Amino acid sequence: MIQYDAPQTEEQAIEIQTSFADKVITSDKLAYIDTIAGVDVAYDEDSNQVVGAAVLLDAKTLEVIESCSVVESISFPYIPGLFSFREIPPLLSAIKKLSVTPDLIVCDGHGIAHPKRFGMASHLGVLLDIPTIGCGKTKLVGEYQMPESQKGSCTDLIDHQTCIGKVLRTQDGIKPVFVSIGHRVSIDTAVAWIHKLTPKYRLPETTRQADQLVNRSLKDLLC
DNA sequence: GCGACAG
DNA sequence: ATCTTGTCGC
Repeated sequence: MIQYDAPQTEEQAIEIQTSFADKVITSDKLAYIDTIAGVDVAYDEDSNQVVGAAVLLDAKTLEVIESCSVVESISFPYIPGLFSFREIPPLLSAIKKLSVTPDLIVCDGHGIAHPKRFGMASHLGVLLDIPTIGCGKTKLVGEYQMPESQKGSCTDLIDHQTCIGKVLRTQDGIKPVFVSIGHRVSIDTAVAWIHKLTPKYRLPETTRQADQLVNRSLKDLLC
């Protein structure tokens, strides 16, 4: 795994982004997918603590096989564009606690649909050298046309005349999600997996399970 | 100057 | 992210 000293300033974080952005692989470089991990973080600003969690799902049944969570101190402020530096420390800790290395990781945030083409999913993927997909709830950059209301409809997310992701309707008449390449996954494969992971709800099952876990853990932590 | 701005 | 109950609808 790639290591670096945690940035202490915005400038240092930007340097890391710039030097790592060209390591992102935007084509399929993945083996057979047996397990998919979902990750998320919850905050308690009062105690300056964060809960990071990783849930492992069976790729075929979407059942949860394993859950791990960690508690750490908040180490970086929230700055749009540098968001990954805030969440990556607890996410790495949680993923390392899993008994197996996931074949794919779905992130709650963007991959290359980012001003520097190095969002949270790409950052995590490059550090671990594991295939990742970014699936955000709102856009960070780019322009798009709203996709048709039927589930499965999608349009391009464009930035500087380049397609950086897809706006995908995961349920009929429900607000779409923003899918982008994280690392070692093509955009078509990314969209196909998000489609498989959303049989019933707007967000991928991975994200939903990870979200529930961090919120349960945070609640337990405060009691 | 003003609006936008992943979680 | 988080503050936050009930309520309308399938």
